[in-house]
Amino acid sequence: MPGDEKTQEAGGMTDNLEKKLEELCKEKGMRVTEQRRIILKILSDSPDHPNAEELHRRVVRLAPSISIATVYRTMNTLESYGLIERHIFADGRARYEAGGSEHHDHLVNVETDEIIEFRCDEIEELQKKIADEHGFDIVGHRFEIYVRAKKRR
Amino acid sequence: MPGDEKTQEAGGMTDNLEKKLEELCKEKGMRVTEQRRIILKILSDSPDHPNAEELHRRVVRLAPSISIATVYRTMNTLESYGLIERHIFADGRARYEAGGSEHHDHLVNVETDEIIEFRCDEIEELQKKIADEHGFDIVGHRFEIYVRAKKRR
DNA sequence: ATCACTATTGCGACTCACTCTCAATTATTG
DNA sequence: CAATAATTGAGAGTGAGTCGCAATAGTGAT
Repeated sequence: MPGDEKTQEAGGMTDNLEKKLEELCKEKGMRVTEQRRIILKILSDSPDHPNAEELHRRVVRLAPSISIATVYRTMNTLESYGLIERHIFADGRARYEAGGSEHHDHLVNVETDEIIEFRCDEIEELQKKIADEHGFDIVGHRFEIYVRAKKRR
Repeated sequence: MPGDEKTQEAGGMTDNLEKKLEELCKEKGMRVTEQRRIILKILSDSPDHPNAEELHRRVVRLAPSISIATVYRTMNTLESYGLIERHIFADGRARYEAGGSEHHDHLVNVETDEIIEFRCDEIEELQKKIADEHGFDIVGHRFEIYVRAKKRR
């Protein structure tokens, strides 16, 4: 089905990110290793926000010799160049998300551990206002709402 | 200066919290130990949000034999009964705050590590709305804005 | 294709914040 | 004051993540 640009299925974002990885590496004199390519691909195919262990579990299915240390290292370098995002929710462990999507915050379902992304421009605005009123510039923020399914009645 | 109820200086909240500690202990069959009293007093006299190590440092000045394990344990039990609050900001370590003050979120000055509390009812409302729209009840939230002093120009 | 160069990897040792175990201590109740 | 059991201090243990190092493998030049 050539020319069918609308498909967003498996591997959707991947090519895009793989290209970015290559650019980044060239630019920074880093190497495009199998490990980096695979780890980034698997992360970008993950619709959830896996932690290092879970990500490693998925990576190993495809390339058994990749160590978890490499997963950690890859997340660190790629995060520092903005290719992926790291979040730390209430359980204290880092979870990762392929970059590229527009900014959003998270609902965390405490019963299922599921993460739901949301975006609220009013809140973004209010933040800016608050920081501004206190004489600050914003360098970042963290916003999570911990929730559970509404009790029907 | 008897009758001068306005003074909010050293020990302001303390008597209040010490009473709560005693009530809590009686109610739960826990003991009102020197350690608990001192740790809670020192925390409630701390205008900042010390982590366990810093809190322990302050505690030890008054009672050198109190161990850091006891600080951790005390924070855990008191938090579980709502007498204090635990926050984990970007550095990943727990920081503590004596309870009793009304709900607020935090600005974190990334340059000085200073914590500034703020409260924004609009944001609280928006949160509820967001959770509601997704079919959830809120069980908690975390909201921090990381900032730095505005660059004057 | 081969080489030289050096970034990256896998491994296991290590760190750091925090928790647990356990014998000794001490608050509480009678 | 004695009996009871919660609490403590000390140090060992835990778990996520980092680090040092020898072996491996991208990369650009030949």
